[in-house]
Amino acid sequence: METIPLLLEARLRAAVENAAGVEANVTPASDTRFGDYQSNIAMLLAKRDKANPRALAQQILDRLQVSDICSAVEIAGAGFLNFRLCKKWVQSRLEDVRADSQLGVPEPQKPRSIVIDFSSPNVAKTMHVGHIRSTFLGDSLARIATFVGHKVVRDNHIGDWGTQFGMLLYGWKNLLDREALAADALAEMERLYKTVSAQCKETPEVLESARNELVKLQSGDLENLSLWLEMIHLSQGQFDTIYSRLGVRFDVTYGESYYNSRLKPVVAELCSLGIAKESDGAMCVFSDGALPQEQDPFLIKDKDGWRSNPALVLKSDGAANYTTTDLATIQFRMEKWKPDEIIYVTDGRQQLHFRQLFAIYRRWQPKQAEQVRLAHVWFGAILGEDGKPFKTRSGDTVKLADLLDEAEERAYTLVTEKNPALPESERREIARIIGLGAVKYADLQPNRQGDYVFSWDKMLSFQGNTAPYLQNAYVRIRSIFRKLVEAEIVWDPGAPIALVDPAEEALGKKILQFGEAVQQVLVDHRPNGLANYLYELANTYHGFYEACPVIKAEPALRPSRLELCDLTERVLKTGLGLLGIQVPERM
RNA sequence: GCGCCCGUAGCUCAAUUGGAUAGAGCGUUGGCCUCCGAAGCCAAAGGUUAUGGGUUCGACCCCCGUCGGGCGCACCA
Repeated sequence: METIPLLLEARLRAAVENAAGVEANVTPASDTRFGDYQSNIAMLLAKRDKANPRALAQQILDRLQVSDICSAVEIAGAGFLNFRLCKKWVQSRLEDVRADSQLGVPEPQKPRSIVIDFSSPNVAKTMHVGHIRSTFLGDSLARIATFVGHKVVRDNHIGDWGTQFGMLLYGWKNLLDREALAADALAEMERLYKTVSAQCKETPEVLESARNELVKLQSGDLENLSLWLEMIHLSQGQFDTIYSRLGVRFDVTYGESYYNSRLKPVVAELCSLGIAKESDGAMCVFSDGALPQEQDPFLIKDKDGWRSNPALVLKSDGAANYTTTDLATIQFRMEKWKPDEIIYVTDGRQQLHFRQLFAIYRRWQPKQAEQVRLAHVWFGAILGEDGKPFKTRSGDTVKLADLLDEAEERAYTLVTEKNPALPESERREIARIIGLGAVKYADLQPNRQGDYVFSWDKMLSFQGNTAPYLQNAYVRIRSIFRKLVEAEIVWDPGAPIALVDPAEEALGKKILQFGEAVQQVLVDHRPNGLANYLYELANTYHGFYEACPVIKAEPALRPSRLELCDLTERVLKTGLGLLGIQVPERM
């Protein structure tokens, strides 16, 4: 489209700002009794100027120019401005959205470059439930940012370096079961790690040997390097399999080891700049006193007052740690992509680490730091129904592959129950889409901060605010279009949209909110806003479906209703796609 | 001890970031299929938003205190 249409909310906001002369706020109405949108600007101004809010509202109203969009604007309550949309405008706006491949999401004025660091599994370890939140959140944010028009780099910062490799190398050389490795490489490597880890606690000689293996690896020993590479290779195979199942992809997979050559220079620079200092044999970053004590990540309050809470950039054994790696990683990303934003998707336990990391970077590279938004997008834990971390009955961590298997199997049983006539292969495919969708949606629908309880029954009950409910709305629409052919009704796309029934009007207005819902996700990094919007859309559609027959509608009403169905279908499919969730044609 | 996060209906979660009568689903009760898929829709019941204060036209949201839960506090990431 040649002109960039402003979003509805933004247009109303601009009109209000124009009339009020200050920055204003317009939001969807909390209740349809109050109209469609509302602004509380008069009350805010009244507070600032100690004036009468209703009088101010009247002044704003007198200068407000929204007659093209609104049929009525009223002053209500303590001084709200309530907007009621003009039906004609909604209709023509829907026709614009229909012609827009972005479904009303405008191009950004300035596309941004965003690096998203998510998933980040460890080499030689099986992927488990602990990885799903980072993976789904990161993937969804990446999809949405891309859709909105930003340039996105998806970086899988895998854990391919660190002390665990000493133990793994020792185990590989002394305890490796070749057959087991061939059968299930990850399980065997995990067994090696667990065995050696236990032995290290019992036997000092084993601990010493493991340390030696690590030193040899770090100093470039060829044998250890080649074993290490083999472990990465084997792990990458597993990652690829899982990601392919999940429908998640990455642009780059620079592991931690990729930054090895940068670590020493980073530490040296921090030292020469006086940012890092020696303490107890380690190189540490202490507070520089620039921030108020309560906000300083390098200070901690004690019963005796404030004391240091430094971040280590070099351990006393001379090895770097993850703070160092992360600093080097920011440096590399700034050089390579000059991003406007770097998003880290990890669990909430790492909040202090990232506060320190970002603070060090700002001190180290003040100019560059001003050009990039560093965001730690954190999330809570997944709990079992007992309120404790989600585990199997035997107390083991739930493997991601097993979780997906079970989701598909449960979905298959339900699909077969509901629709036994469908061919086996189609039922399998439907079960895959529904099972995976249910897991993803259960993860993305709650507010990411805070824990949530994992429940198969609730997730796959297929009722309420679940993926299958949304998928079902889509399936019902598809069914109408299939029936259309049987009924020998020709759908001629592009008919004028006429909102006659209240259910049609409600659906039309809900469709117009898609753009805002998508954009908001990038403001607070919370895809659950989109999830909740899609639920409302599906719910509104179901209401429309009950109230307004399509195929059996009077011929005069049908074309517009078909347009509404088609638009809803596209928004649902696109919106779910932004959450990484597919839709089936039947279910 | 200190810090971060959480506490909303019996259960699982929302609440447009300070807006109007706090909303859904599950479960409970009662309706709607000779009618496009009932995996749906409509309705009822269920709340002192853990608790006590404060800020203001207005508070689940902001501030202070208390209680309960989770996590984190220099050589793991």
